[in-house]
Amino acid sequence: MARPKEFDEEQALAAALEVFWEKGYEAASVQDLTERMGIQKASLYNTFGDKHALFVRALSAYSTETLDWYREQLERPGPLRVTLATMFREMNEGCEDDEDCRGCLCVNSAVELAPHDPAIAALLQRHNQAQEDLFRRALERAQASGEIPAALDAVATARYLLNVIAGLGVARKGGPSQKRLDDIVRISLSILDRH
Amino acid sequence: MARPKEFDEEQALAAALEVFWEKGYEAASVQDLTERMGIQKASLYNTFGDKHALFVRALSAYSTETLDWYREQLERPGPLRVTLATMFREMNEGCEDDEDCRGCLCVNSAVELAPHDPAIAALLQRHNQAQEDLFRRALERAQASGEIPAALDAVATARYLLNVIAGLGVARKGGPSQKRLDDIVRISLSILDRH
DNA sequence: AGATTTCTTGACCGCTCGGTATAGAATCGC
DNA sequence: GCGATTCTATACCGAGCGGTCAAGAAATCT
Repeated sequence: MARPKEFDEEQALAAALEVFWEKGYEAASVQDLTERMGIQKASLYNTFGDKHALFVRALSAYSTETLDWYREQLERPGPLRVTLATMFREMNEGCEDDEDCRGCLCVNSAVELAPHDPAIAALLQRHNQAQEDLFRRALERAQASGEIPAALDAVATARYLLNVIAGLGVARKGGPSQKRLDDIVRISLSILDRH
Repeated sequence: MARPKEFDEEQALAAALEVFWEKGYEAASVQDLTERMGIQKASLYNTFGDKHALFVRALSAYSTETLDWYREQLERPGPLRVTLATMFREMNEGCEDDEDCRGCLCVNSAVELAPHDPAIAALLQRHNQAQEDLFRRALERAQASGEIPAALDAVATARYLLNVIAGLGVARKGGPSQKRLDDIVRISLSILDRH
């Protein structure tokens, strides 16, 4: 044992996540990162390896957090349609006046990095599969309870919902009107309504 | 008059578009661009101004081309549902084996640049409005012909369809299975089916 | 206390970035 | 042919990039 770190690794990672989320991977310079993390360059490299490794850790943390959030929401009792409407409303909240328009880090990373970065592509694929499973299971529960038609293809519908979310992630980057987002959510969820 | 250019400006612009489409704005270096455009650095700066101006021209050209394509497709006679299914299939074609996974340049640019680049954000907003209008008018025609319920909100549904397309643009970046894309399209279009 | 180990600090590295200046070649009007 | 003009080619620029290194400071161990 010797001299301990003067900074909280988790806290520094969270700060790095913020920077990557706001700027993207390429546009986030090591200087941007160290400033927001409150540490020196050498500490970053000693602790996290390099910029890419830091990004992988940040994206992994983001993936875990958001999956936890989705799980918590989707396993909440009550009609799935209400749950989904609430989730979507919460996701789109405060993005009109917000200056940053960060969107969803997974969407951002898929667009910026997935085609040329196998490690990121694999991470995102695992994330998508996990998210799809969460939605599929929620749909199957809603089918079992009779809320939603049993004829509906749960896997395909889960993928559909993920696609809606990805689209919203893009829409949020452009500072859209709240009405536009509400339109999208209303129509997207109407698929679960009657039949 | 004096010495004429040795290269075709439109052709060079098309080559630049390819590079931006594959790599994104930041990751496309001026060297990448000049190599693919087949011109020298000074020619690029003399002809197009700077990298950003070149990108604006490339993105504008892309916007025009794709809007023309959407218009051509949507004004084709026949049931709108068939037209949309054909469009979506064509969009997703050959993206599984393709190595590049370029997705949609508008989506890519919205994610990478819109929050921090007002010029690009404005350009994309105009593009989105134009695209929304095309879809809305097609929906209204389909409503007039009785193919689609008149009760349906044409504006909201147009926005919904644009959102589906944006989602697919993200999905295509990750080299998804064809089945996943087909699932998304099938469920997304089912909104126009019965009622 | 002293030796050891790890962290912090800040200077430093080579490289590539977007962008420019200069010189020479080519084409025009006359 | 000749001058004017505008192209191409290449060397070059300062700045910022990601990443490293050496030295000093601080904490733990015996």
